[in-house]
Amino acid sequence: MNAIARKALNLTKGEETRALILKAALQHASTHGFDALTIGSLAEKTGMSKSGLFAHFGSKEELQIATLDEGVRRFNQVTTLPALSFPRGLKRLMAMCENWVTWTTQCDLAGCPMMTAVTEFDDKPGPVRDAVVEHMQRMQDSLVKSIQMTIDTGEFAADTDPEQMAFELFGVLASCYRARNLFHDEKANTRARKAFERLIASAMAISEPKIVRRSQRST
Amino acid sequence: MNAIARKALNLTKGEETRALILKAALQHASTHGFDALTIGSLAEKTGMSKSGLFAHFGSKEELQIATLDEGVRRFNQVTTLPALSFPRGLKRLMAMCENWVTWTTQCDLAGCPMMTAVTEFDDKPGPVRDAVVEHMQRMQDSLVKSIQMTIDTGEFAADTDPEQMAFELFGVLASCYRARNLFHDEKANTRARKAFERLIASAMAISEPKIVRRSQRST
DNA sequence: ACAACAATAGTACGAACGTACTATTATTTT
DNA sequence: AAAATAATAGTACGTTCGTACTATTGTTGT
Repeated sequence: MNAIARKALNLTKGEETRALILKAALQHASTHGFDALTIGSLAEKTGMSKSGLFAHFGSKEELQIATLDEGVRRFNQVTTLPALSFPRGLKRLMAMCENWVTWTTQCDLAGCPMMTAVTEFDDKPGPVRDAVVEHMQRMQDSLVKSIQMTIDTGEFAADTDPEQMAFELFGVLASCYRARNLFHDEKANTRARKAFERLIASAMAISEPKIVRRSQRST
Repeated sequence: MNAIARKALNLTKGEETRALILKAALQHASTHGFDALTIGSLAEKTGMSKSGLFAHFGSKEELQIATLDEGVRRFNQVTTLPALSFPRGLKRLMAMCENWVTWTTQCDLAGCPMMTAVTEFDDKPGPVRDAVVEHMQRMQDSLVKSIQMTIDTGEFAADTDPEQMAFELFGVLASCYRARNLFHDEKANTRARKAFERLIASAMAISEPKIVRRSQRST
């Protein structure tokens, strides 16, 4: 990118390079994990020198946190943001679920970087773990809020437990990623969608109730 | 352990040490991951020399695989095996679900080593990944079989999709572990149990159907 | 008890790691 | 255009890594 184009985006040279590094870093972390995010491998991947790259972050931990932040930014960009164009309530919630399933593919990532970070840092105290917890907490809160909205619109039954539902929705996603990445299961996305639907349907208020006819009831 | 006691267990000195190493290794891997399973840290933890410990495995990969195997062995010992004492069908399936929730605590592990291994190796080709895939496939097959049995006994509806259900059960477990390890959420186990129950209830045949009375139906 | 062998320790090696510190280019401002 | 500053490269250091290779100690079968 030349200086003119950069100026048009209000970017200094440093900021531009940083963005390029983080793009490579996110891709690397999403496949090999945040621990494998070494200065050396990343320098080679970006064609920079170790020290030149290092200067942008000052420490490996800062690099990891910056990469995580970038992952969250991208995630919100392709999942949360587009979902906001749907009316609050069921429609929006369903849009979010669908976006979750496809987001890594959209961003050309091998796995979900946040999910990786969670298992990698859940027992490793320090600033990176703190960042992971904060991000995940925020995401969960936003999800709980979306569910609460769906209760408020009357689409979900009033006695729906938003946190319990968030818990289960997250589980579906985790299972989806595992099936995709470990087993290369092509049905993973379909399975996830079906699970989301079932979960949502079971929380729906009154409409479309599960009725069992007498004829089916006795053996 | 003295030589006499060892003989009673049909163990050579080497086998005994190996078992002790693997116990420490499993604990270490369950907290810090399989990549952090370094020869040096493990030697220090067991009070052995690096080379003395190394000789038992011949390579780091072999150590990782052996540790994974040990994890699976322990897992089966405290989840699958006890569940077999229940009659095949719903009772046994429910016992397995319950054992999943508590097994890491029972074995004094911080996290689930297999779950860790899955995210750590899902994009890292090699013998360790192969071992992970094989183990997880076997576990899933056994779970699918348990669900199929519950269909065969007539406790689950005939149109239940065993693989879909296994997919969703696994998700619940993943969510449980995350809530526990990342958020230290005390309600994690309760949430998991509730999710299991809901999942199982929704697959149940005829008995305990969800009936919606007319009086509730109209607003 | 002693030979044969298994188990553990000692030492050494090249590679890669994170991160100082300094030097050299680009870029921006004056 | 020159001066000032930002960005990148170069070099070096102490650690830790996995893994050879050899030496020593402990265990076991005869």
